[in-house]
Amino acid sequence: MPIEKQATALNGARLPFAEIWMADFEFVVGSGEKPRPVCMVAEEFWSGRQIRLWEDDLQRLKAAPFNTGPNACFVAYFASAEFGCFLALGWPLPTNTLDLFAEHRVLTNGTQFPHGNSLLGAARHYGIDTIGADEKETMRDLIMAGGPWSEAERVAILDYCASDVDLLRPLLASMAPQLTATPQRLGHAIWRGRYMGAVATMEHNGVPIDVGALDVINANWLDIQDTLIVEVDRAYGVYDGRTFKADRFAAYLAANDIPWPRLDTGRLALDDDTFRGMARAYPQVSALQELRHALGALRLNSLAVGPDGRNRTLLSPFRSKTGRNQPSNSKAIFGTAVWVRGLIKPEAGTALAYLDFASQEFAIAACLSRDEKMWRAYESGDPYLQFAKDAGLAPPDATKSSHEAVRDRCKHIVLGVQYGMSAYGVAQRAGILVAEARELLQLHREHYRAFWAWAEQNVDNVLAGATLSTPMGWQFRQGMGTEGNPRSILNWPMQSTGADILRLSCVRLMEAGVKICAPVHDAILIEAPLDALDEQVELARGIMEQACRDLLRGRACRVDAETIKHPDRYMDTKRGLGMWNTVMRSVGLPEYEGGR
DNA sequence: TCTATATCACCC
DNA sequence: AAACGGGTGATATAGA
Repeated sequence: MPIEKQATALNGARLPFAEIWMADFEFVVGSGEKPRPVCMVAEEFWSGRQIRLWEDDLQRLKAAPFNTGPNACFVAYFASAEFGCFLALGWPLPTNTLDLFAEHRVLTNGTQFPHGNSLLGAARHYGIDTIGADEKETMRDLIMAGGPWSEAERVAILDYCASDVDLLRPLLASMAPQLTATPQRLGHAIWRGRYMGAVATMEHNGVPIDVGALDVINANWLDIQDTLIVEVDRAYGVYDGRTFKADRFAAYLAANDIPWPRLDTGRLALDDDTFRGMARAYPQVSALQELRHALGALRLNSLAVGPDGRNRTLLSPFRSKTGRNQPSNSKAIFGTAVWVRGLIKPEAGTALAYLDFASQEFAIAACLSRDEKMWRAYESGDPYLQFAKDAGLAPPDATKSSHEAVRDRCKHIVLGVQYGMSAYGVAQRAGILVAEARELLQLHREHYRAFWAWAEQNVDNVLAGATLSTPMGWQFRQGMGTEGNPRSILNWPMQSTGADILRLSCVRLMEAGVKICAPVHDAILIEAPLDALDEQVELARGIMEQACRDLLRGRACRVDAETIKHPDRYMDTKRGLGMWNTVMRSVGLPEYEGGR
């Protein structure tokens, strides 16, 4: 197509692709399952050539029936859904992808607008005519019912599928000028598109689960709770079945002359911290505290596990304002309480590796702010202790064990700083006086001056209307008329750049053939045959460190690796072991021992 | 009795 | 005046 005609079709923009294929799938998906493609409509942007295929036609193809090579671009809205269908069909993923959902999120991140982030919402945002949401819902219901569909219904479903593709054309045209504003801008968009492929790959692979143990726990769930409650509540009488009653607890407190802290609303403060504190002064409530704590951690109702024993769930990429994934906490194994991860268990002949970036946000802060002293603290391997030394609170030869108390206070300061914590907040958290917290924060400011100058400049800039951007082009701008939270703004570059690093890592791991199972914000779970584990871990570690170097001016975060070999299970021995064993005891399964 | 809101717990 | 960033979700209580 001649350049001038192309420019007209794209509102003055140019896209450097010979073919642009816009596509949408309809599919059926059950909890924890891979999607089952029902139909696909694809249309080429320049020629208008359209392909409509039904389920059985799709199954017969070994690859997408259109150009997915380097001179073509695939366009979709929330492409991980389309790629989930590609993978279910065994099709290779396209080389280039523009995901208009991801781009819509970038372009509107931080600003409030009324239409939401759905395809229809984005279309309305650009003034494009759409079908009604009701009509869409009716069709979704018809599809999700799973068929069989009459001939007329098939036609209706294909028409509906085509109507979404029809929206992609004007949407692409509306967004194209911004997407192509600079070559770099388009490059970042294509990277986000590649990440949607990695997302689909992780959703496809899933996390292997010990289904036997899960079934036993689920079957005994209510019994476990009842047993725990009945035993303990005998002395209190504050439970009504499985429900803790605040008024009954108030009566108990009155009868026992215990003064209890209240919230501003006048209600009793019932959080775990308050309970712990009060249990120290009034030991008779400590059993109740332990019970409430245990019940709070007992949550694994709706883990999404497919018939093949893999935990699969929508990762919801680019959902948070820092660009992080935001999967459902109840469906995803990494969203549940830590002890539940004991259910993660590699299949026979395989192993898993949990690779995480050590103190990633601290490292990012040091690199982006060019604070050399802060970077040296990171490189020391123990930033908390090094801050103590830098600030003159510990001698140069201090160690983690020789100066545990001061290191612990400094840890709270260092972590709190990244969230914009006040002296009051740090004091609460670290259990020290506000005056001491204030002093420690001041020392942090004095010793990491470059970091503070950078961080405060960011906050000032955003409040003055500027846009923040990560190395890979994720953006944030404070919406007009909305009030910015300075702590949020302060933290944004660190968390968002962490999300960049994760995305870059996932894409390169996928493309290097590493089997990625799940992203966990600053960590990635991978799977490998037992005999290839060590090699795959080193390959992955190298890729993750390189992702840091590429985004952090040549500097790498350390990557810690923990491996789990069949028949062992995953276990967080620090945070999850106690509860895991409590549950195992109450359902009559063996407790955790040496990996099993 | 049903729904909305507040509170709390969990994750990184 | 509040006092920790980004989130999801369950549950108890208040309110219609």
